Amino acid sequence: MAKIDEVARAAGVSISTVSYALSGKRPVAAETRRRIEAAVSELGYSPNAGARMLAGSRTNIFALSEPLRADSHAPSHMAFMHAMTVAARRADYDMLLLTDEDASAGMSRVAASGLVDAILCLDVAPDDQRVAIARRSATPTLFIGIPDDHAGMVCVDLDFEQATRRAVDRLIDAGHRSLGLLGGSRRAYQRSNFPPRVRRAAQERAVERRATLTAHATGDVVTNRDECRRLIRELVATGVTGLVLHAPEDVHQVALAELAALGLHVPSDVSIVSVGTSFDTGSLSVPLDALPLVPPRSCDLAVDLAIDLVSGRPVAPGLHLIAPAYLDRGSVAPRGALP
Amino acid sequence: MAKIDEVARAAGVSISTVSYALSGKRPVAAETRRRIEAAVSELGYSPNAGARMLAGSRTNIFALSEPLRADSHAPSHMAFMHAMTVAARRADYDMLLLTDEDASAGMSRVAASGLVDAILCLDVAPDDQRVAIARRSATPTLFIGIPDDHAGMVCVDLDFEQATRRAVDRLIDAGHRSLGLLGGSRRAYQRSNFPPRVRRAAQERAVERRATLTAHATGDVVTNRDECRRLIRELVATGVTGLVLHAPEDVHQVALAELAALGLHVPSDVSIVSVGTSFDTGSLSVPLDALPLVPPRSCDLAVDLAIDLVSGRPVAPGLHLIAPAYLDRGSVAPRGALP
DNA sequence: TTGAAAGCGTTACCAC
DNA sequence: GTGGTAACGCTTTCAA
Repeated sequence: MAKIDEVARAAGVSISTVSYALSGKRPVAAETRRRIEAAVSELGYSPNAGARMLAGSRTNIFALSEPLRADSHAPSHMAFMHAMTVAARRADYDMLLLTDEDASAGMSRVAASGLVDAILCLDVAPDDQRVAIARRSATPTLFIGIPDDHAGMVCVDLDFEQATRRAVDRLIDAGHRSLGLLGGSRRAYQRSNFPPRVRRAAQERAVERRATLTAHATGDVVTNRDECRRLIRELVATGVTGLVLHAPEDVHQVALAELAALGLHVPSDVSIVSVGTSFDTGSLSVPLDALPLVPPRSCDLAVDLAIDLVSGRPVAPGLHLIAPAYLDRGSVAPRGALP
Repeated sequence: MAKIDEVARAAGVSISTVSYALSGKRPVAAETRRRIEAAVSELGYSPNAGARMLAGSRTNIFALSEPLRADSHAPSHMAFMHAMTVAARRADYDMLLLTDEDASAGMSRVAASGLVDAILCLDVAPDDQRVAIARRSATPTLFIGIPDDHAGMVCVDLDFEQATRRAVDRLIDAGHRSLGLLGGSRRAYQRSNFPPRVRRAAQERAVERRATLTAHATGDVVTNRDECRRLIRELVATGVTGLVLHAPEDVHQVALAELAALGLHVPSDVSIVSVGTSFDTGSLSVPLDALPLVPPRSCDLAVDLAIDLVSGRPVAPGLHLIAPAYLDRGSVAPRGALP
């Protein structure tokens, strides 16, 4: 509740010196700074946020646009919201949450009122309506994910295509010629931007390398484990020995359980690579190789870019893709290897 | 980007009249108001948030403190964050997200800088350190959940005790004398405030009504389905015919699957009531009676109370409990009923 | 029913 | 290296 003039008086300096001492935007004598810092902690001074926003050029607040549809995969979305909030705090930014219809409408609102310095969009859909809003807005807006129409937009994402190609290559290099891809729910394919990217990349790479690849979406495993089991049996029956998984944790669990039930061993009977997953594939019943989607990596980059934009530094519009790391956990073996 | 004086000029009035027309804090002639509204939408005027915060007495921002521990149950937490954000928007409030260490430390920060009008605490632990912070802070703070030491604090929650008693009563009234309680993971019992409340209430009620009740925590079902299955078999083997569930969705699924595997029919062999769950127990393989935890109900109440506090209206410190509704889905039958 | 003007608490420019 | 002070854009009191 103490104000800057009280601090100034206590330290025996002017308010502008207090301001500069705290912002570091102007050199202040060591001794002066010491007295000011003493006064600050003595009085428990904390600059008023409203006054700062009004006088300064920044609010130090980002908006996080997260549609949070009722049926979206909570754990991954949570991981991203969390990572983004932590990344923002590291840069001394607070995070304002926009959900629901407000994830779109709220963008214009908080931008127009100057409440936030930039907007970060999660859960990006192929036909995301937020692109249109971002184009109209003067507030820097970043997408974590890639909308179909992203011309002129700044987008941050894992390089899913590269991750997928590396997964396919890894299996083919191990001698597997008949591959299967098990993706997430059908809804995810319509609503998220990356499942189709993974499928397309896998199919193209398989063609390039003259292997065969069968792609399947699973149902929602929560409500239908059997569908997932059936798909596994079907893939195995057609001779698939290399499996690419791009799906939530429960799909991985069911797939591994079904393979075990069929008496098939990983990796000697079936080799598996998990692509773009954001949970720990090392703690599954069989640890799986993975090219993971690591939320903090995307979020740190997004925050860095947002701050560049806010600071007026040039940022290339277009895709800012993160190179995937390959985590080897021994779930790929040469075709026909012994257990 | 238009400012209030431009609106005033365009409408041919003073800036104070524009302010009053928009806030409604003073009557404005219908015709004057019309011209102002026209100018507002013409110019796309939106009041500057910083200026408002500085000049006015409110920021129209709440903080949402959500520790978001890595292993917390994402879907429920998501549901609460979502419901709270929606409730706040209905009252024209934005939500600032505090997670991680910042869920505690950030409270003092945003309070001291006057960034928020009130703080709403989710994911409340029995020994929640945020209570101490709230006591020191002048910013109104509400808890959604009940810390052990909540003297002087405003807490909103489902009346878990009443819900549990009603569940136990329902089973006993149907003739079941040997009851089982299946709770969530052991970690939940240490970290959340309500699992112990449910267990205690169930045990006390069973004693009062001279029935027997065996309580079990399940392991984390994600990593250990078998433990959950074993508990069900154990309960059934000891003659339990009435089951109270207070656990995440996956525990419900595994429990129902195991009962089916044992050839037991719900409700004729085993009757079940689910307590304090926030997913739809009606869409399980067997629809279950429930006394649900409905996030929007808690959140709407919390926001209402927060606004009362911000407005200086008196709010009784202590527990603000929400009476549970009983959803009858036919999962309780008289003991010994035919299928 | 409306207007003028005094704050609100910083930041940052201009002097010294 | 430091101080004075004019913005920043709104809310609200006081006057008319």
